[in-house]
Amino acid sequence: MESMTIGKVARFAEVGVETVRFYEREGLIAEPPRRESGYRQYPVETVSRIRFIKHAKELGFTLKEIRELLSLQIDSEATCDDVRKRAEAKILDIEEKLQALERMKMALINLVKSCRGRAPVSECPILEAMEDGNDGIRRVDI
Amino acid sequence: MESMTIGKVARFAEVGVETVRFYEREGLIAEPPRRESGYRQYPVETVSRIRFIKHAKELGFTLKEIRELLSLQIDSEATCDDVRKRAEAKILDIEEKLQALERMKMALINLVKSCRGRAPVSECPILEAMEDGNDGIRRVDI
DNA sequence: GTACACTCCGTACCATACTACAGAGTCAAG
DNA sequence: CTTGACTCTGTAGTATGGTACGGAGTGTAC
Repeated sequence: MESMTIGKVARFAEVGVETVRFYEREGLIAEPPRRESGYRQYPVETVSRIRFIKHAKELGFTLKEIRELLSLQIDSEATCDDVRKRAEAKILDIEEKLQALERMKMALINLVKSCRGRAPVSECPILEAMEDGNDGIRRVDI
Repeated sequence: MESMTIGKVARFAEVGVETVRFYEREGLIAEPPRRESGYRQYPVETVSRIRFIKHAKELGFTLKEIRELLSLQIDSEATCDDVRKRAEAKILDIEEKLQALERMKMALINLVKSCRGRAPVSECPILEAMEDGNDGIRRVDI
């Protein structure tokens, strides 16, 4: 068995059947071959593709961005150079996200620490911790 | 000058005026004091609060989750212990996101590398790289 | 050979997170 | 003391990313 029905793909990828069709319409997964009856026949790889989409969404990527990520491959339409450039741009995006997440994590760790020490905690500690190095702007003049 | 109009807050936080009001309605920022005219008077901290909301959204947090993050503070309603527990849970969420992002970054770095070496590149390299350790499920049986 | 779960397509509906008015009042620079 | 930018409330509309039918055909296990 090399192929799966839409229902199986959906169950394994932990999404609804409608979502699979939706992703097809949106160009996130390829239109699969069909049986004579019209039933879609998916290759097993579709499951990991949909899982990837799910994860990327949880990381704040839009479907448009995910489409771009998934299209980072060399084919008749894209040269090596082109793909490399696009991949490098995505790496920068990801590094920004990583840094913001790290800051958020540190803020929470500090919060937990000060909570354990029963030290007085400021009004909104997570916010204050995030402020150091938020986006290079330190001060706001009215 | 310790306070700002809604327009200034919006400009500094790089969102629309309507968005500031929307966040107020949604309980993400406090209802500010008003002038006699009814004009809102925001403390400067509101700007970083809104910036935080923006960043957290870009990291895939929903407004509901962001509300929870911002409420991680000790006050009359929340004990130290309670806050610590919630913060620890959020740290785990964040670590999952960090790991997924790291995997995605590595996949892209490998893609760039293989592109530079002019080596043959697989159909969808980012996907393949992400598959090692996606969510503990390695194999799909049909 | 018939239940019953599954699939098809199309359309409509939903939640989230804004965004854009309308109509009226306010502020401040010249 | 006016003019133009700003603010107010309320309501309506939009984009994204699904989710849920309805009505009809298909697959398969007993």
